[in-house]
Amino acid sequence: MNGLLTIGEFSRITHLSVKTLRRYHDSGLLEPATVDGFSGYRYYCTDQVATAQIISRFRGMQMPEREVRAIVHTPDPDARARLITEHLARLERQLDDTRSAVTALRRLLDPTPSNIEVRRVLTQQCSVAAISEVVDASDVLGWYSDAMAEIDSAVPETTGPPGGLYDNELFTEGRGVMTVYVPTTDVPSSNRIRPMTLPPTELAVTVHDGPHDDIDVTYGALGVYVETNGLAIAGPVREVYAVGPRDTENSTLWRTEIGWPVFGASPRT
Amino acid sequence: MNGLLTIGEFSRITHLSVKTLRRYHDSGLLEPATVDGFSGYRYYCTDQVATAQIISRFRGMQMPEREVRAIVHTPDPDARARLITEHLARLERQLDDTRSAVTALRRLLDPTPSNIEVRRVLTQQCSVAAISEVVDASDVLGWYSDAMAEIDSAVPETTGPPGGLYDNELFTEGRGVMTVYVPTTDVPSSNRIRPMTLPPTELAVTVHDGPHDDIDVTYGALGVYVETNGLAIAGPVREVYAVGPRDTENSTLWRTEIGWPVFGASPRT
DNA sequence: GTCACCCCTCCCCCAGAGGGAGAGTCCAGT
DNA sequence: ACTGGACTCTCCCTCTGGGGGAGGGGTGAC
Repeated sequence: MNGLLTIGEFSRITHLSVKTLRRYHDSGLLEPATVDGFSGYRYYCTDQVATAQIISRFRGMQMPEREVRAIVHTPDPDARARLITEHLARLERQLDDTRSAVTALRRLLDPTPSNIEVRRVLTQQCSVAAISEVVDASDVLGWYSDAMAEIDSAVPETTGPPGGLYDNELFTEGRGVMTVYVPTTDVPSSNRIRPMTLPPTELAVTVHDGPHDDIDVTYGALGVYVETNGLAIAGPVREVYAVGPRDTENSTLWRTEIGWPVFGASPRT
Repeated sequence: MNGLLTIGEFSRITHLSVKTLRRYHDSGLLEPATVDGFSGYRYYCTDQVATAQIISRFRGMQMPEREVRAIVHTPDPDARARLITEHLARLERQLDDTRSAVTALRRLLDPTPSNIEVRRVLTQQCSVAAISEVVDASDVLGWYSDAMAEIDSAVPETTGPPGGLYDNELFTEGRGVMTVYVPTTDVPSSNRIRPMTLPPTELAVTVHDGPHDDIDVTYGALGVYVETNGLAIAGPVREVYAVGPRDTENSTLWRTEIGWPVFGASPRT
C-alpha cells in the first residue's frame, strides 16, 4: 500500500504483461524494489514505472534486451545518448536493406531472364597487399569496408582494381576465411596487411553490372553454369571490383567480376 | 552431375547455409528435387536456384517463413502480388511504429515531468451501442478500428463521443475483453453490435492530450495516483475519445479521457 | 580398396515472447 | 480465527528462425 506495488498492479500500470515483468527480473533488466525472501513475491515501487516505460519503448523499437539493459544501467547521459543514436543508425540501415531488397525483388520477379555470359580465364600470377581473417557471414559487409579502408590508407600505389576472396565455407557454414586485397608491388609493413601472391588460377568468370543488391542472381547463374558444364570447384570465389564505390557514387555504374575457380574441362580464352 | 546438385553445391550457389536448407526442406519451404531413399541425401536441381533466391529475398525482408511458403506455393501471380503488397504494407506500418516510438522516446527522455491532474468523478448511467470481444493485446489497434468503423456506419445518431473499455487482463495477461461503444439511444440490430448500459461508476480520471504514442506515460501517472492514494481497482479502464481521429486529422489536437474505476476513499467531484 | 570429405540425424543452444500446471500466499468477509 | 477466492510463485513446454556440435554412415577420386 505504501508505494509498493504487486506485480499485477505494476503490470496494469505499465501495460507490461506479468510474464514479461518476471522475465525482465530474471534477466536483470528490471529488478523489483523488494522481493519477499519467504514467499518470493515481487514488489515494485512507483518510481519504477518510468523505467519500465523507457524499457517498453526501446523494446517496441526492436532493440535487443541486452542493449536496453546497457542503456537502463548507464547513468551517464552522454553514453546513453550514444547507445541510442547507434541503435537508430542500425534501424536506418535495416530500413535501407529492406528498400534494396524490395527493388531487388522486383528485378527477380520481372520476366527478364537476362542470360549471363560466362568466360573461362586463366589468370596471371599477381602480387597483392591483403588482409585475411575468419569472418561470420553476417559481418562480411562491415568487415570488408573496414579492411578495405585500412588497405586504402596504407597502400600508396596500386596496379589494378581491388578484389576479394570468399571461402566457400562462408556460405555453406556461415563462417569462413575472407580476404581483401589490392594489387601492388609495394606492401607496407602492418600487423594486419600482408603481402600475398595470387597463383595463376583457372576461373569461370562473369560480370555483374550495377549495385550488389541482386548479385546473388549473378552468383546463381554462374553456379548453374559451372555445374551444368560438369566443372568442379577448386577454391574460394574471387571478386574483382573493376568499377566500385571508390570510382563512382553512382552504383548503377559499378562493375564486379565474379570468378569461380574450377577445373575439369579445357579452358577457352 | 546431370543437373542434380548436392546440398553443399546448392548452398555455394544460393548462399543459403546447409543448415538453413535442411530446415527449409523440413518445413516444406523448399523441397529438394530428389531425396535418396537409402542414404537420405538431398539433391537439388538447377531450376531451384531461382526459387531459393526468391525465398532468401523475402526472408531478408523479415517475411515470416509461413508467408514465404504461401507465396512460393502460390502459382497465381495475382494472389502472389497481393500477398507481397500486404507484406510491404506491414513493413510500412512497422516503420511508422518505429518512427512514433522514436518521437515518444524523446518526450520520455526529456526532462519534462509534466504533472498530471487527476479528478475523481462519479459517471452517470449511459446507454450505448457496443461491440465487445476477447482480443489479443497485439490486435487491439486493428480490432478497434474495425469495430469502430462498423459502429460508425450502423449508428445514425450519437449523443456523445465514442469510448472503449479495456479489461485489465488485456495488460496483465496479454488477452482480454475489449469493448468499443458510442453513446446512443437508437441501437441498430446487428450480430456484433449490442445495446449496453454503462452503470454509474466511480472513476479516477485524467486527460491525455495529443497522439497516443506516449499515452502509456499518462497511464503510468494515473496508475501511480490511484496507488499512492490507496485506492483499489474496480473493473476495466475506460477511455473516452473526446477529440479523436473522427474529429481532426491533426493528432496533436486529440483529447483522450482515461478513467480508472476505483473505490476506497471519498470522491471529490 | 582406401580415405578424406561430404552428408545424415539428433540434440542442445540462443532471443523474446506465451501457455499452462501445480503449489503456495494474501487478504477480505464472515 | 477461518475460509475461499484471487493472486503469485516456479517450472516446463511451445513457437520462430537460426546456429553448434556429436556420432555415424555414404560417396567418389585416387
